[in-house]
Amino acid sequence: MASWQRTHTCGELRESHIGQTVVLNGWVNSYRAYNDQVFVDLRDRYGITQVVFEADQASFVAAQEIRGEFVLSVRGLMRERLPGKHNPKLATGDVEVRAQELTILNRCPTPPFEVTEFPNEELANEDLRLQYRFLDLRRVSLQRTLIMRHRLNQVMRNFLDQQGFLEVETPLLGRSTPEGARDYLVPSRVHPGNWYALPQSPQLYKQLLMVAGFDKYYQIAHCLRDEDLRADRQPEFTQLDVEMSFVEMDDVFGVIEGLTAEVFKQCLDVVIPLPLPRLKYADVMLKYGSDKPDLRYGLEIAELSDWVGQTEFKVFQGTVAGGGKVRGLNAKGAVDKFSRKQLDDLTLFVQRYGAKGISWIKVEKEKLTSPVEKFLPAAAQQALRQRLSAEPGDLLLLVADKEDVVCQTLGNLRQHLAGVLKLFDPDGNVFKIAWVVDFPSFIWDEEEKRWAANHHPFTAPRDEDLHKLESDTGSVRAKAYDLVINGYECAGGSIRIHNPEVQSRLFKVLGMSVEQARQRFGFLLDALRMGAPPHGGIALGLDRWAMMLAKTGNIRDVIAFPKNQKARDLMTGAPAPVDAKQLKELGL
RNA sequence: GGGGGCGUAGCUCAAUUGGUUAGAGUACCGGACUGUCGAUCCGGUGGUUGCGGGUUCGAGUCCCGUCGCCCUCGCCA
Repeated sequence: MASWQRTHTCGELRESHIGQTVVLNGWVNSYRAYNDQVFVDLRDRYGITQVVFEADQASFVAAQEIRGEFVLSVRGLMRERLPGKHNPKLATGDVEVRAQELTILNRCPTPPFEVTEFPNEELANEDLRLQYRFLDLRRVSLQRTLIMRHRLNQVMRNFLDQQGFLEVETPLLGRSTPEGARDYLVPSRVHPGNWYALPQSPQLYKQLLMVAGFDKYYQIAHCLRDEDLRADRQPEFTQLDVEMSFVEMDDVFGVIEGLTAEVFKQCLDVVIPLPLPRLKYADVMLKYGSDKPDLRYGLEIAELSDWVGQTEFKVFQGTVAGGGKVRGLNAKGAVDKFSRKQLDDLTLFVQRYGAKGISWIKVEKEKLTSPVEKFLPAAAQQALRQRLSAEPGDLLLLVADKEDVVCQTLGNLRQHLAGVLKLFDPDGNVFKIAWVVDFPSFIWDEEEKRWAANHHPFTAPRDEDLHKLESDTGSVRAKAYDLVINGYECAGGSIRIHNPEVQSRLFKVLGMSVEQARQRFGFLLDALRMGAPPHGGIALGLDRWAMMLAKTGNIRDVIAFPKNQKARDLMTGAPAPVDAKQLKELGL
C-alpha cells in the first residue's frame, strides 16, 4: 500500500479510533486558516472529517497552499476534540485528525460554482452544473441521491431474486417497429442502407422469453425514445422490466405491491399499507381529471352537466347539448388567496389545455359573487352549493367543454391549486400509491381516422369485453394497469394476448392487414402460435421511483449524466458531428 | 412547431419613470488573528449587462432580430 493510501474513510472515524494513526484521502470541502492552525473539512462520499494542521508540525507549511476541492492525503493522529469544541452537525464531530504529514494529491483551480452545500442556498445555473457534471456530482445531495438509487436497485434485485425471478439481458440493437415513440436509429456498416433501432423498451423480447419458458423474468433496462423532453422525461431512461407466465392481473399486483412496500421500507423506512387501492380509469378521470392523480389531497372534481338545466347560462347549456361536459371543483377557503387579477389570469392558465375559459364563483354567506352570477337563479345557486359542499370563503371553479378538455383542464388546475394552497408537503414522507385499472383498450385517432392501441397492440382485452371488440370498440376495457405515486405514473403494464386468434382480431380493429402484421411482428406472431403461455408483466420507471425517494421533481437530479431539455449532453457536447470517414464507412 | 419565464462580476442576486463612474453577498488575491467549523476583521482585484442592430442628448432598462437555458402544449403505443 502506498504511503498516501487511506486507512479509513472520511465518514467512519469515531471516539473508538482515538489514539490511532490514520490516513485519510478526500477533497477539501472547506478550510479555515488561522495564524497557528489550519482547519480543513475533508470530504469523501462517506462523510466529512475535520483535520487540524498545527504550527509545530512539518505539514503546517504545505497546508498554507490548501484551497477548496484540492485532493489531499493526510496522515495524522486521531484525537478527541477540545471540550466544548465538538461539532454536532458532523457524524464525526466528536473527533479530529491532528495532521502530521500532508500530500497534495492534486490541485484544483477555483471551481466555476460552489461544490460545498449549505441549507437554503441557491444552486448555480443548471446548465453550468451540467457542463461540469463531475463537480456537481461531488455535491453531498447528489451523492446521497445516487446512493439512494443504488439502494433502490439493490432492493429490487434482491426482492425479485428471492421471488425466483431471473435477470436476463436483451439486445440494444434491434429492429424498428412502427407505432409508439420515435426510434433512435443506428446505421449498419455491414448492411448499407439498413438500420438498427435502439429499444423503446424490451417489450417484445420479454414476451419471447415467456414463450421460451423463462416464466419469471426481470431486467434493469435502458430505454430510448426520440421524443421531446420534460421535467420528468429523458430520451434515455431506465425501467425495471418484469414479465411473468401463467398469471393474471392479481399475480402481477401481488409481486409489485410486495416490491413497492419493500422499497419504501428499505429506502425511506416508510410503511406502505397493502393491498394498494385499485381505482377505475373512468372514475379517476372524472374525479381527478387525470389518469395519474396525486392522491395526497382531495380537491375532487364534480360532475355538473346535469345541473346546468337549472341555470340560464346559454354557454353551459350549449356545451352540454353539444355532448360536452360541465364540471367544477371547490377550492376550500381560497377566496382571499386570489385577487381579481389572479382570478382573471386563471383564464390564461386553462387556455393552455384548450379550454376557452373558466367561470369563478366566490361563495359568501348570503350570495354568490361571480361574473356568471346573473345566470344562476336562487335554486341553481342552492343546488351548486350542495353539489360542491360550498361554504362561505370557498372559491368554485367551473369549466365547460368537450370531455377530454374538461378533464385535462380541471386536472391541471387541481394540481396547480394544490400547490398554491399548499395542500401537501412536497418534501414530506407521504406517498399515496394506487393502481389505475380498466383503461380503454383503444382510443380514436382523429387524424388517421382509426382506432389506435391505448397501451400497445399486444395488450389483452378483458374477457367479458372480447365479444364487443368489433361492435363497440371504444368501450372495450384492457387488462392494463398503471401504478401511480403522488401524481406520477411510476409503472405500467398489462396482461398480453397469448392467443393468435385474438391477436389477429385486434390487428384488424387497428386497421392492420394480415400482411402488414406479419411484416412488422411476424416473429412475435410465430411465437404466439408455437405454445405461448398466458403471460403479462409491468415496467417500472426507475428514474421516477428515484425521484419519489429523493423528493425531487427534476429527473436530471436522479441521473448521473443527464441530457438537457434539448437532448444535449452539455458536458461531452453530444450530439456532435462525426468525421466524413466514419460516414463513408456507413454508406451515408 | 406553439405559449410562458429567464439571461448583469467566477457564483447568487440588486440597480426607482430611460439619467452620475452598474452595486451587494460570496468566491478569489493580500494582510491581521491560538480552537475554527458557512470563522471573524481590514484592504484589494474582478463587468463586451448573452449576441447583433435600432430609437434617444443618454439604454442593463424601450423596440426589432438572434442565441442559450428552464417550464409547458403538441408529442411520449
